[in-house]
Amino acid sequence: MVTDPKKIDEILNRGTIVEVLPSREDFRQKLIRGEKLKFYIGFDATAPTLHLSHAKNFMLLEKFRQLGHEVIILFGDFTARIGDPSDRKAARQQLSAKEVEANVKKWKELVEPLMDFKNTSNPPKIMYNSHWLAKMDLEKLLGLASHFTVQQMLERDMFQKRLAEGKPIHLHEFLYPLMQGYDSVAMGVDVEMCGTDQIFNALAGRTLLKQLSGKDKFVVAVTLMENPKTGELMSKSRGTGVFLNAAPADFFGQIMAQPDEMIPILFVNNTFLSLAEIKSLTAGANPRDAKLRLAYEITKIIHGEKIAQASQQEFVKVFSQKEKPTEMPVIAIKSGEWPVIDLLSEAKLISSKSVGRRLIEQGGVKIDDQVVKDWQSQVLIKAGTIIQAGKRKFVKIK
RNA sequence: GGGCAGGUACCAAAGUGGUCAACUGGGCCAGACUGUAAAUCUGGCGCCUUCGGGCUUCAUAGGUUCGAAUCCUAUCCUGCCCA
Repeated sequence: MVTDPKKIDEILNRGTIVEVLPSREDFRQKLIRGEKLKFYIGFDATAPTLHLSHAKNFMLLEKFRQLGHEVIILFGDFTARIGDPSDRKAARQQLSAKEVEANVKKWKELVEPLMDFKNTSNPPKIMYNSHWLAKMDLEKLLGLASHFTVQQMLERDMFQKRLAEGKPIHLHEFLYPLMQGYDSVAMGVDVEMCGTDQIFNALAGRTLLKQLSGKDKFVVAVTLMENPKTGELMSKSRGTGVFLNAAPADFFGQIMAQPDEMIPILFVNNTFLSLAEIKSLTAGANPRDAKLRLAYEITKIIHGEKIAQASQQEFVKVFSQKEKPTEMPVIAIKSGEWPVIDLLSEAKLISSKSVGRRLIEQGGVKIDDQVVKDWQSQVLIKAGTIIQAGKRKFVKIK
């Protein structure tokens, strides 16, 4: 067990952890005393993607693992099917068992670089809440439900909001906190890590754990990394996040596409640089350079140093110097005269001819650096011709 | 079970017989500019087209009308109130 207060405080005060319930200081003392704690964080595999906000949770969990604590990644394969009322104002669509299974599989790959799964003495554990929740019968469920009142459930801020807005609250959504809460009981954990939007659920678990097992647990609430200007979260549905499953070059680019105000937040949560280093990198510097470094650091964690370097060079080349990418997809298309629209369509650069027409009218299509102005025109292509649609899509003719 | 109000494009949300492929904001795409795929500004965002226009879309299914997202009927779904 690592009990160095300096190291512990560094984790606790970095900025990722927003709140510790019931008491931050008690939690800290326990860590310093070197008591081995059982941590867990749950993720509902509602989509086959993960973004940087998820990533930082795994990264934080890894830090506690490195201190010597037991850490569990709980895949909410069962709860994913119900839909957590927290993160949306309306009920989430329910998923099939099959969909969830596919999502979990994909997630395992994505999490791989963030935690040391090869560690032999104290590897992170993976669990699935279907193991206990799928078996739960009505009698047991009623037992759990009896620990809470309707009023307590309604206290939930999200429910209050929906009530005020006249939006539906489905009965099964009341069961969600019970199920998430029961996870704590089933695993007998000491600490639950969760996003600040999950505090209610986590506390429901604390109640259950106390009443059913006579045991207390800490709730470590972590930031959701919202944009300080707009309040926007990294989101799957809105396409505002940086997704781990993107190809390295795109991943790098997605970080560069983040608004400037996200730079310090991403540095703190998604890199291992010290706060002092981050400060010196971001203070007064050209935000572009800071962001470039940020993108490099994060890409390095996910894809390794070499790929990170290559991605950075490529980014500067293509977007700063407006040159063509080193590598682009090569496709086999017959040489000769083509109506541009058909060519774009054949090259799969557009999803419909209407889209292609618009793109050309807006001046977004170039063939060998020549802007195509007329969507009805014919173009001559041969082997080696480069077609560009917008600033990111390039294709070379074989 | 009864009464009332609703269900609109990726999301939110206007529109309540023709001028509606449908206001606006978010998101997304393109262009300009730049310090970056940031910010800002401009334009665009159903499909097809011989560029005249055609076709499909406003919960679902029918109907009225020259003409419907808008009116009528039935069905499904939601909220509020009453029981």
